[in-house]
Amino acid sequence: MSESCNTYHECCLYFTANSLARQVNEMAEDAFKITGLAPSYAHLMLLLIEEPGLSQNILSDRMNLKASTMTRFIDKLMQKGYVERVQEGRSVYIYPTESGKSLKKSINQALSILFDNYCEVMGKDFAVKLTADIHKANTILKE
Amino acid sequence: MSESCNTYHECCLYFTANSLARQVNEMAEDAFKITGLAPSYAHLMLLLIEEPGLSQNILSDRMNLKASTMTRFIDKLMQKGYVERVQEGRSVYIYPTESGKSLKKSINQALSILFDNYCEVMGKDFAVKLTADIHKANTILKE
DNA sequence: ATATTTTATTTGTATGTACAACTAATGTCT
DNA sequence: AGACATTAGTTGTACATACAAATAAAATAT
Repeated sequence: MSESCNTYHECCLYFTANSLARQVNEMAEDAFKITGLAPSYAHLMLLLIEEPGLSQNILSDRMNLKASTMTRFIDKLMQKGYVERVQEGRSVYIYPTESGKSLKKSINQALSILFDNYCEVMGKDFAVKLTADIHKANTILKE
Repeated sequence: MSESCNTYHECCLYFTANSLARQVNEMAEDAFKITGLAPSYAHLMLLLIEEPGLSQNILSDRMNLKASTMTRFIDKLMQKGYVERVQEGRSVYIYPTESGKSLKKSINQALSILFDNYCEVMGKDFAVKLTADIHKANTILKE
């Protein structure tokens, strides 16, 4: 443990990362209201619009979610008519529908709003650097 | 959005922070097995051992959890006999029991193991710096 | 070609967490 | 003091996510 911390709560990556996720979730839920989707579903849609035909397996890997969670996410996006499943052998490939693709604009807009919001509070430089570092950590942890 | 990102997925704080939280959760769940508690409960116990008698309200604020979530956390810790509630007026103050206090050692051990684990993968300097930055972001976002 | 193992997905179930509505206590204004 | 507003906590409900077991297809070994 780092010697420069008063309490474990500020120097444990588990505690701090979860806290941050919860706080940013709150902002994100707000910003993504205009899309009609929860932020994680919007994230998934964006992946699919960029690369149609990814398998569920790959999708869960990209988002660091378990396969079972991905099944449920896709179920819900199908219900809303935003994606379709194409089964080939044991794999299932996911494609956005036209109506799914049409979400792109509002999702990007929501991302922009969210970005502006947290930059306003934390300062842009710090926010961008922090995000890049967290991304780096994610990459490393994925082995 | 930062100009240096290929995709939104790596430059959106929401996406990256959630991903990180999920990955670190996995490591934490592992490390905290020796305590018999899920990491978030251990976190709470640690807060209570350090400062017995915090109100539920303050506890949820410290952990960035909603009051209703805190009610449920405390319910569970009471069932296990690790804390007790002392109601005074409309506030409820929480105290660790003897058996609760005795968890301190194994929780600290788990924290140590977890810290070593992620430092080994990410490098200690980077890990410590990242945690400090995330803590800073948390503080700022809490206004 | 059959048996075995591995891989992708699904389903049942459990837990973490939040929101909204509710209760009860306290504080404020007149 | 009585009416209204605020605050702390609880409860019902919903959703995100995970784990474990089940299914089914593909790959491998014999």
